[in-house]
Amino acid sequence: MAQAAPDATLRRFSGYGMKRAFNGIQADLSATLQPFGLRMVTFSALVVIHDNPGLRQTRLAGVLAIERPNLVAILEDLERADLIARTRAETDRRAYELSVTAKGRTLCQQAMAAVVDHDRRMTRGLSADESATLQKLLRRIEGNGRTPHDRRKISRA
Amino acid sequence: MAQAAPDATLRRFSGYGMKRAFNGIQADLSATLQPFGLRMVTFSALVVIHDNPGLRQTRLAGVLAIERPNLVAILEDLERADLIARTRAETDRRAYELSVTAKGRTLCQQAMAAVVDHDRRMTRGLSADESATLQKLLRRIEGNGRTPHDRRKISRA
DNA sequence: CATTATTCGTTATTGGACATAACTATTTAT
DNA sequence: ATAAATAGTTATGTCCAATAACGAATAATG
Repeated sequence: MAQAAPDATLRRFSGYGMKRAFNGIQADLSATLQPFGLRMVTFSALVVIHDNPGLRQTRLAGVLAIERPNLVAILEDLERADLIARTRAETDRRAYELSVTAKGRTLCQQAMAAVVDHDRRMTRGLSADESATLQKLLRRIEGNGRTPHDRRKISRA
Repeated sequence: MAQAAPDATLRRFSGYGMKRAFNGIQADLSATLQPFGLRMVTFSALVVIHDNPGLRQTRLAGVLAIERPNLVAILEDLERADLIARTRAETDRRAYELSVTAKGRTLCQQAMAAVVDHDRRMTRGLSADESATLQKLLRRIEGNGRTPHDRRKISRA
C-alpha cells in the first residue's frame, strides 16, 4: 500500500473530510462563543428562539434536530442566564412558549456578529459561488442522512 | 423576523449546514460499523494502521488529528479485539510499532466495503464532479480551521 | 560525561454533544 | 368514559475531544 498520505484511503470518504473540516470549525466556534457564555447548541437555540418568538420546545427540537430530553438542559442554561423566558402556552397547559429577553436579544445580536466573523474565517479562500455550492451539496447530503427518531410530524409552534 | 424556515439565520453559516450534514453521516456510519464491533475512531485507526504497517502512535495521532491520550483507549480496543498488534520499536524503546493482525486485515477490508456503501448512500444525488468539488472545498475549510495543539512537527513513523 | 530538555506513551479528569427509556400531566381520539 | 398520543422532564449511557501531569527513554547541550 504505497500511498501519498497515510490516511489516503479515508480521504476517499466524504464523511471523513467533513469530520476533519467540522472539527476545526467546531473548535473555532467554541472559542468564538465562549466570551458570550454560549456554546454551539445554546447559541443555535438562542438564535432560533430570537427569530421565532413563541416557539414551543418540541418544534425547536425538530428545527435543530436535537432530541427533546437534551433540550431541557440547553434551555435551562439560557433561562438561568436570563437570555430566554418560558411561559405556559394558553392553548395547551403542557407546552411552553419560548421567547428572548431584552438581554437575550442584545447578546444574540452580539454573538451573531462574532459568528459572522468566525464563518468568514472558516470559509476564507472560498468564493461566494463556492460557498453557495458547498451549502447546496451539504443540504443534499443532509437529506440523505439518517434523521433523528424524534423527527415526526411537528406541530406548528 | 419573517423568514421561510425557523433556522434560516443559522443556515447562512457553513458550520451549521456542515454539522447537520455530518450528524446524519455519523449516525449512518455508526450503524454501518456496529456489526463489525467498530466505531468511527476505531475504524479510522484500523484503516490507517492497515495501510501503514509499523506506524508509531504519535504519528497516528497526528495523521488522524486525535490527541495522544485519546489514542490509548482506541488502540486498546483494537488490540483487545485482536485486530492490531503493538511491538516495541527496535530503535526507540519508548515507542510502539503498530500493525494489523490477519484477523484485523480481514475485518478491515470487510468494514471498508460496508463503508464504501455507506458513503455512496450519503452522497447519493451528487455527481462525481460534485463529490470532487465537495472534497476540495472541505479541504480548504479544514486548512482554515484550528488545528489540534498536538499538531507539532511529526517524526517519521 | 553529566546535565538539561524533549519526546513517547500513559493515567486521570472533564466537557460537549447525542441517544434511549421511562415517567407525569395534559390533550386528543375512540 | 376510556385509551392513545403528546409535551416536557428525569435519568442514564455512549462517543468524541480537550487538558494537565507523569515516568521512562532519548536527544541536545556544555
